[in-house]
Amino acid sequence: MSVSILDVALKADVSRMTVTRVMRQDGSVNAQTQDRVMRVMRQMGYVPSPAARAMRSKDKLRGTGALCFALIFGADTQLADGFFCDVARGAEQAASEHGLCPLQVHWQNTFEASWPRLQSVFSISSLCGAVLVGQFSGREIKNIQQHAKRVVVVDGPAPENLPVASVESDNISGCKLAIQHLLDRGVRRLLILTGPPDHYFSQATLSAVNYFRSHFERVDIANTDYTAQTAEAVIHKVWAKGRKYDGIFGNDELSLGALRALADLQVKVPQKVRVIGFDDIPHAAFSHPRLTTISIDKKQLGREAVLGLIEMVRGSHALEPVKKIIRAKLVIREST
Amino acid sequence: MSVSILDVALKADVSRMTVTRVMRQDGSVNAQTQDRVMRVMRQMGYVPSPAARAMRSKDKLRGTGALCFALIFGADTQLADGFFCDVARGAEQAASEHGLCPLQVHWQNTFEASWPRLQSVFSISSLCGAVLVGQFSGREIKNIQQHAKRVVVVDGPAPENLPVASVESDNISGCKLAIQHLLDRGVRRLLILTGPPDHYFSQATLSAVNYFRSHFERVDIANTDYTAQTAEAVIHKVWAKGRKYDGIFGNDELSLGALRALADLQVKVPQKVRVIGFDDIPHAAFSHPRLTTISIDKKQLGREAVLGLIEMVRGSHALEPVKKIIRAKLVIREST
DNA sequence: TAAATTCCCGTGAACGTTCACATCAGGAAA
DNA sequence: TTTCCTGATGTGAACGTTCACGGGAATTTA
Repeated sequence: MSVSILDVALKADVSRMTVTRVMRQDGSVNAQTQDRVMRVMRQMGYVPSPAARAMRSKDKLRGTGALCFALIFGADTQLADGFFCDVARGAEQAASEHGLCPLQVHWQNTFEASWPRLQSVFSISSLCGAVLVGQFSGREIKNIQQHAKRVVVVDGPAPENLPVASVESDNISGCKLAIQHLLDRGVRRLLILTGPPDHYFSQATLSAVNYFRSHFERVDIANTDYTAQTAEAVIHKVWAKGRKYDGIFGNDELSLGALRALADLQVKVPQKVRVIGFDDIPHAAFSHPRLTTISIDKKQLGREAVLGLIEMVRGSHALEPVKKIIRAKLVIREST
Repeated sequence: MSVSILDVALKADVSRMTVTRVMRQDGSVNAQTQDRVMRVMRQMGYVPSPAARAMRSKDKLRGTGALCFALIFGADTQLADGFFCDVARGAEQAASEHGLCPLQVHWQNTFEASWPRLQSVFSISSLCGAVLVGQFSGREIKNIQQHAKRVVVVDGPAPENLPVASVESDNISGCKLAIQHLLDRGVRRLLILTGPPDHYFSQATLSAVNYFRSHFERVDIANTDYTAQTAEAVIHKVWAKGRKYDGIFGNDELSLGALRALADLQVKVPQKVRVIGFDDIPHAAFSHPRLTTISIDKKQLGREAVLGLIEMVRGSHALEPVKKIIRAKLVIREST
């Protein structure tokens, strides 16, 4: 059926090992032989069997460079909102520059629902590692780690007792930046739009808020499911109640929903209410008014994660989990 | 190091084959033995080696039920714009309902740049098929088909001489719907925002336009790279030239950019210019004004593709390429 | 009671590689 | 000449499975 290394060897009148060495390109083969073998390989359409290769060479991971890792998205990642798309893009780009190949897998709602699918991916081949995007529990990470030895967490909390590397955006500083900016603009009655209470970004937001709490007349928190729709509804409800705020802070998706609601309510932004987002997703630049926001280099986030993974593969320092921080910066547009 | 099937067999006092059979769950093993082996497997933390498995069992693709296929995104897919995210979601959902597992791979700019990465994925295991999202050339499809026997094309042109199934949105009808709607609203000077000239959606747009051309005073076409940014620039440029239109049609991403530019130019939408999009991406509902658009059920697109693939796997009718069409419908909001 | 059937289970071989080691020619150093 | 090295290639074994058999005990059928 398919042509094996032995077929090539026979036809090229050398041993299997020589063919292997030719593929390895380490210059230990006579140039003339090299050429001949190469020609035969091409002519016969030889394709190395990754399975056999994986089995024998275990962790050496050179060979074809067919080095795959899983890019696993957490249940909290609303891929459609643009943030995680960019993270994925960054990761893919970095991976492809280094000859790695990412396999994307998306978490379903629960661990139980997702695990079988992950198992499938794991069972397909021994991956060289996994990049976890978003929030995962210690248990989840531990389970994943059993199959993909090397694990990097991006944009989510990395349990301290586990040997995982992590890349985080500097959420707390970023939130502080946002709130400070609102403060500078004279905001005193602040509405915070946040995600579910147990979400790590919600918590980052809260701790930033607490830092400034005393400067505000009032600060209210509204939990959402991170959709623009919910944010829109929240604003309508809150305004109907007669609560008036002069500043709103939430991630871009939520802020965009808020902006839309405020337009319906004929509330002038930024004159009456100032709105600031977080993430700097692509659409934030095209809203009306354009959204002031905290910009995170999402591609960098993905890129650094993959780079971290590669480091772990290259060197064998599995014991020294690195933590990288991506800085956040303020982008002033029209909504403040 | 790692525990093999033999270790389990020894400890459970059975043969390797029995362990294999236990994993296969085909009821050919005595219940008592089954339990014992299971217990030992768990206790020893046995994980089957996918490599060895892949090598030996080649194409039988039962075993764990780890049935994977590749979800390949074309170079034309701006994942970040929300359209293809939803397609992916739909595909994933359908896949997971049927015990399949999608591996996402994203095309780089060129075939040459992407091929090695695809090779990696293919080489990792024999996939049961591939879903191609977006526009691929015949050559590309043919190459892919060599590795993933079953191929379904979604939202892109399916070469007629190739045995591929396809799922398309009804682009031409959809575009006609949009243009008819503009016509109904009294538009007579139309600006079309479209993608690259050789893109299949651009072409669908054009053929719809031609159908109605005689009804308009003027119709101009502007090619873009499908980014809101470019659309924004185009509008500014066109308006600066003094060309005035009373209707604009392009996909949502482009329309959103146009909307933003018109706001800058203080052109009232829909009073002065009516804007209609295509796709109904999530953000289209939150723009100001909210974007009237042609809605495509993107999840359905992905779902049908996977369903088609499953059909091809179940039945063996590789010779009867099915073509499904997803209907488009008009969603009237505020921009017209 | 013999023969046939059914239910379980085991054995050896093979899959396509790579690893560790062996071989072997030819030239340099002693 | 002998010894030692170096560069180029070959050999047998092993990796962890699964497949195609084969076989024995228990049960049914003739």
